[in-house]
Amino acid sequence: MNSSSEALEAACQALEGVYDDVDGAVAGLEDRRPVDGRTETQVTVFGALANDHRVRILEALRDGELCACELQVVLEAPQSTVATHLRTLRDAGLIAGRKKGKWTYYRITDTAVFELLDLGAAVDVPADD
Amino acid sequence: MNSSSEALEAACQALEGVYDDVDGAVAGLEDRRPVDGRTETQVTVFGALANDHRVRILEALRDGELCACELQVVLEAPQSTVATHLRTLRDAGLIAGRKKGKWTYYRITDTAVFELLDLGAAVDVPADD
DNA sequence: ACCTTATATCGGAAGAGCACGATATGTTCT
DNA sequence: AGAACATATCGTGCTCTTCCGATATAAGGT
Repeated sequence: MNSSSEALEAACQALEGVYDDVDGAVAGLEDRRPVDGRTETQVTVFGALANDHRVRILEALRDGELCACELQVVLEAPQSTVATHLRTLRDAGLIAGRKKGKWTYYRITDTAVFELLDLGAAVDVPADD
Repeated sequence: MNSSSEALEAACQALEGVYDDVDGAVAGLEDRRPVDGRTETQVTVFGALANDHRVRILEALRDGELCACELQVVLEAPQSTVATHLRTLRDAGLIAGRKKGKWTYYRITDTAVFELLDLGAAVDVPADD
């Protein structure tokens, strides 16, 4: 954000047509900004969820843990691809790995993940036309 | 997915160490694949949520509708940038626009959006170390 | 110790997403 | 009609993501 003050200037000017008290209005709008850290967490989590392969991994883990090679079968994707996605999901805190011999079993860390998946699936996305 | 059959082959081979009945196991794993369309919706929705500016727009709209120029003030971003993000959110079905004179007022379409934001913020993202 | 197997990381090419100035569209006021 | 203004779209440069073969790491079996 390099030209922020410039952009803010222009936007504040636009507000004159909407409000009587521009200064007070800007203060009110500033209160709509989220507390620091919250947005970063949200972007990390939603970013981890914003991929075909990764959503399918999570959906597959709904019914219980699976090892990486089983997820390979579910996704029909190369081993390195699956491993990379598992890393992304783990970094976001959505799954955890349990090492058992040669195999690593992955599981969902929190039931909130199921809720996220269901809410995301329930949104009515308009057809593009 | 061009090398899917090849990748599947390799993965199935790996399953021999995990299961007695590999064929049956593969069938069970295939049942873990989501119904068609569901994943696409989820990726669209989570993709729309996976951006700093867009999350902040949604958080700002929590307390009621705002017009584009007000969101410019909240984000401290140029007009074209804000407009582009509003388009993305609208295409994902997360917000709707109401035109009133020169201004377009945006609002959250569904309370599910609040739940998504809250769940996403509540995830415990591990520190990278 | 060596080989096999499961998983993780690396590297680089292709693609997707983003920022934002410039421009277009649509609305109101005179 | 024309000026002023809010918003939308276009075009371009840049960054981030994704894919996946190659390679590294780690565990077991022989």
